[in-house]
This record gives sequence, C-alpha cells and structure tokens, in this order.
Amino acid sequence: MSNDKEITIYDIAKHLNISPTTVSRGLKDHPTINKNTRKKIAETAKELGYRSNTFASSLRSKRTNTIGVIVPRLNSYFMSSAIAGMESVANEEGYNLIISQSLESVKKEIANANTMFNNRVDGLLVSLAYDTVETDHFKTFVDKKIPVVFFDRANESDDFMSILIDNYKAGYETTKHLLEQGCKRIMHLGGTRVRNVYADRWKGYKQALKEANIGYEESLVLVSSLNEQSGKDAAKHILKMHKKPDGIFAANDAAALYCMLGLKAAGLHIPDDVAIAGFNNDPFCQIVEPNLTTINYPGYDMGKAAAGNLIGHLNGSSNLGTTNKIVLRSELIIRASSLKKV
Amino acid sequence: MSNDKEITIYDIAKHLNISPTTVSRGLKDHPTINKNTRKKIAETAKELGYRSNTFASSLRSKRTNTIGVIVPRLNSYFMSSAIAGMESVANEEGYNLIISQSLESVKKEIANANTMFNNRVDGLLVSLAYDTVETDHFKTFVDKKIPVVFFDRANESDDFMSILIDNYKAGYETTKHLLEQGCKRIMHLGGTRVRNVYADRWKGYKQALKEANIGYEESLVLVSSLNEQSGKDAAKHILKMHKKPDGIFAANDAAALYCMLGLKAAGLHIPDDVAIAGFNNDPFCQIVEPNLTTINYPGYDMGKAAAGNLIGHLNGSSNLGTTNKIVLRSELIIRASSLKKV
DNA sequence: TTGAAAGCGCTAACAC
DNA sequence: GTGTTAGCGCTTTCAA
Repeated sequence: MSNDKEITIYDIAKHLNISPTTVSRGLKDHPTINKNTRKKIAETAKELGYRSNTFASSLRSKRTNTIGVIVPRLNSYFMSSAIAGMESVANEEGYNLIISQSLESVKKEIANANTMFNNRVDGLLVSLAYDTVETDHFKTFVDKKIPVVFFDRANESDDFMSILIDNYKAGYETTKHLLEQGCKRIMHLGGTRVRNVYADRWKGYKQALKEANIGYEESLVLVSSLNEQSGKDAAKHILKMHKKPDGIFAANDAAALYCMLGLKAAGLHIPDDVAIAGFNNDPFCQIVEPNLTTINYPGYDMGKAAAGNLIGHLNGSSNLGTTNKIVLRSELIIRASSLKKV
Repeated sequence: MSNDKEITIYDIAKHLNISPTTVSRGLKDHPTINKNTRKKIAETAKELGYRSNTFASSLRSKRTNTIGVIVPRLNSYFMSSAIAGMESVANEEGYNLIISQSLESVKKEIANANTMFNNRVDGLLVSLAYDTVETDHFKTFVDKKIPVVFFDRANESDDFMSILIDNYKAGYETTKHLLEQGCKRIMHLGGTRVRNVYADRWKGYKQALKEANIGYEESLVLVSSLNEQSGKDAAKHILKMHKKPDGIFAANDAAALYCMLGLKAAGLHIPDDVAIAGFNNDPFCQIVEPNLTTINYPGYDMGKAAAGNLIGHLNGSSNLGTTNKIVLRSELIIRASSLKKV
C-alpha cells in the first residue's frame, strides 16, 4: 500500500476475474450491478488500496466535480463566512472548491475567470469586483452551458442567477430608522453605483428621505471604496462642514466604524450629535462603543444558498433557468449608535 | 468559438501541418521549439479558441498543479488572511487552491485529507484541528512523496515542514510585560496543550513567572476552546474568585476580548484592576476600549511563506527535506488594556 | 447483469 | 528541431 504503484480498476478486475467495466460501475453504485459483486468490488478496492483517478474520470466524463469561486477579497468577515457556507455544502455533496480573489480589480477577475474556465469547473460562484461593469468574461461560461451564480455583488443580466438581500429595502429601513430618531440631515457614505448593492442601498436612502419630505442633497452623499481610510476621510470631511449632519448611514460597517471613531475622537457625541448606522453586522459592531446599528447580513447562509443552488442545478434537481433571483432575509439591528435618548 | 466542439492540439496541428507533439511543446514554451513555430502555434491556438485540457495533461504527467489546504475554520481574521496570502502566491505560480475546513474535528480532518489525496493534490498545506493528536492521516502523503507543510498549528514530527512563530517567546514576553506592569497574580486563559501553539504559549508564561520568582498556580490557568463563550465563562469564573487576578494573559484575542468585556460590565477597571493581554492582533483589538495588548501575528505572510515554500519545493528550487521549520517574526504590541498608570 | 472495444486529450520516450 | 507511437485510467457505447 505504501508502494509507488497505483492501483487501478484493472487490478481490481483482474483480482476478481471480472471486467473493468463492472468494477467501474460497481464503484459508483450503478443500479444494474449485483449487490454481491458490488460488495466484493468495494472490499477488494479497500484491500488493494485503490483510489479513483479523478483525471481519467474527468477526461472521459467531462465532469470535474469542482466549483470555481471568485471573490473580491477573502479576508473580510462577510466573505469568509460566505465561503465557509459554500464549503460546507460543497463538501457534503462531493464537490471541491477552487477559490481565487480578484482583489477588486476587473482585470484580475477576468484572468481568474479564464483560469477557472480552463480548469473546466462545473460551475462558478462569483461576487463581482468593485469596478466590474461588463460581464462579458462570463459569457464563455454561458456559451458552454456552465452555470454561473452571482452572490451579493451581482449584475442585472438575465443570463446569471443571483443570490442577494434586498439592499433597497435595507437602505430604506435604515434611513427611516434614523429619521424616526429625529435626524434631519442624514449623510450617506456610499460605494460605487456600478455595484448593485451600493446603488440599491443609496436608492433606499433617497426613497426614505423623499417620503419624509426631506430634499436629497448631493453634498450629503460621499462615494468611496468604504474601507478604513474612507471612514477616516469621511470623519475629517464632516468635521470641516459648516452644517454638520445629525445622522450617518454608511453602506458598510468599516466605513461607519472608522468614521464614528474619527468623530468621537474630535469630541462629537454619538448618537446625540450624530446618529450612525452601518451595514453588514461585522462582529466589531458589538464591540465598539457605542455598539453600532447595522443591517444583519447572512454571509454563511448566502454561501450555502449559492453553492446549494448551483449544485442542485448541476445534479439536475433544481433549474437555474427558472429561478433567477433568490433574496435572503436581512434585518435592521438597532443598537446604541443610533438610539437618541428620548 | 461559441460552439460545442472543443479544440484540441490535434486541431491546431492539422491546421499548421505539424505534429501534435510539436504543438504540445510549443504551447508550454519548450526550449527546443523554433521561435517561429511557437509563435504560429500560439496564434492558431488563439484563433481557434483552444483551451488546454488539464485532465488529459494531469492524467499523463501525473501533476495536477493543485494544492490542498485544510484549516480548522475559514472565517477567522487570521485564517482568511493566511489563505489570502496563499492564494496570492499560488495564483502567481499557476497553482490552484482546493480548500476545506475541519471545523476543529479530527474526524473531518481525516476525511478532508483523504479527499485531497484522492484528488491527487501536488502538495498540502495544513493547520491542525483543535484536538488532532495523531497525524497518521498525512502519512499516506509522505509515502507518496507528496509534500505536506504545517502552518501555525503544527505537530512535532520530522516528516513535515512547519511554518510558525515563536509561541514560547511570545508567551514569555507577554507575561513578562504584565509582570513589569506590576501584576503579581497573572491568570492564563489557554488552549489544549495538545496543540503546539497553546502548549508553547503556556510554557512561555510559566517561564516568565519562574524568572520573577512567582509560583505557578494551577488554579490560575484555565484551558478552553478560546472562543467567545470561553471568554465570557472566564470572566464569570474570575468574578467569583476570592483572590482575583491582577493580570490576564489569554492565548487568543477572542478569549481576551470577551473576558475583558465581562469584567468591565461587572464594574472592574481595565487595566488598573486587571491588566489584560491577548494573542493574534485581530482588528478589533484597536476598536475595543481599552485597546487590547496583543501579539501581532502575520497571517498573510504565514500563508505566503507556507505556499511559497511548498511550491518552491514542487518546482525543485527549494528543498523541504533540509528546511524543516521556518519561524516568522511576531511582536508584542502594547496597548491600553495592559498599561497601568504610573 | 455483465463484458469488449474504443477513445477522451495529452505527453514521455524514442527516433530521425 | 520535429515526428511517431503508445498509453495514462477511466467511462461509454453497443452487444450479449
């Protein structure tokens, strides 16, 4: 068993005096094989230390049991949760995950998509890079009938299925909550409107203002990449404003957090001077003081849903053609950062 | 190009009236191929929409260009950083990453290792599960000369290379720092001593006490799985103690954090009543109040080092046989949680 | 319920 | 510098 020689189905066949075909079938529980034969095959396989050769199998069957995953960045709480969710489903269903990150660059996203394509993945799970507009680099998959599922950061095309939360509603509810707390000048820290998630959150924000008869002010909306630096910059910007906002809705938690820390450091009181809400429910929301109001965003479930649907489709049980969009629940979690004293 | 028919090297060969072998060689820049021929091959490949078939190639060459990764959990800051580091190196070198998580269970770790083995990974990167003692499930890899590299959570065997930080030194220095702050009764929140990382941190702690002529008290050492709950439990435990500790060295940040929050909530003052230090430098260390003293632990670099060394070995440039252990720099970062007022 | 034969697309070995 | 030949290990007809 610890030798160099690899055991093949031929060895098993010879051992049992049956044909390789039967062995092949027996190994994958083909229904037409006699129970007894099947058992013998399994035993001999174990005894001889057989392991199946996935390449030979893939070469012949044109299936790889591999799913490609392309994400902007691996090391965020949301993304690692999503991937953990995918892994749990994939592992259970006998699929492998090949993972790569675009580092928020379309160029790298395209390169990664090509690698995945060349690696003949059975399907693809994608969360788009910050600045991806065209999704032609996934057309090759569509042409070859390789299913592509977008999660979180999707685009509007009908060619691809997507797993999302209702970002519009979440943006709307967060803004409405701030209004209910008495905010009159609500600032929005948003991301690029090229990305559905940020565009929708912004639209929800606008709608809530409109319903409250508050005019939309372009100067109260900052678009950035929503990272630590963006949050700090936003704080600096606010501190210089003549008419400061009394509420902030940030499109992610990192921006909300670092903006809040910047404002606090300058002596502003949260939430009395400025109420703040973020988006994602990163763990640090419950650590920072005051705790950060945010939208709870089910990363793990989203990963599970994305992988589950893709695999379901690959196994023929579900059909991506009919289901085009799955919207997961999200919820506003109100914490001290936005709760003005009564 | 959008047809079903896959282009093979035979199609290219026919197109150019040369042999498939030449095409194969030309495609991978084999030195003995004429520059002109090579160029023509590349052009035709592009024109015809050729994509290499990795299975056929792997089947023949017995190389997969795939690296397996087994980690306890994907969704921690340290681990996602490490994986991001691996991905960056692997991608650059033309390797794919297959990733799976053991969820801290040996049983699942064994299953994952077998899957990796069956998938014929060229090499394996592993961080062991919480309770893994025996590493026989990696012996199969050794037997087949498939290199295995442990990172962070390693074991002592000489069969495997490992990438680590000096946990003993880090534990020693952290404890020493607490002693220098005037702590006399330092509690240690540790993990299982089966795991090198926790055992070494604990040994460092003991050594520092010894040098300060402070007796080691078993009752001041709590062993747990070091998660959020463990931290909370530790806080409860401490609050019930008659002689409370005046310093805490936790073997990870999560335990330190939630213990600190628990103590704070009960009215204890950090660091004056109890000084606290964690381990890992998770981002929240700089968010919580007071900021948490900790050991900075280079996840991304560790991932890069692990993947880099493995790939270097696979490409024949480095030799895992000679290098057996790589120790990366780590450093104590002193923050407010342990800095008693002078 | 089982088997024989062919071939998936590539590359290693050996020739020229 | 290029070509011929053979075969990696499996699955898929088709036949029995």
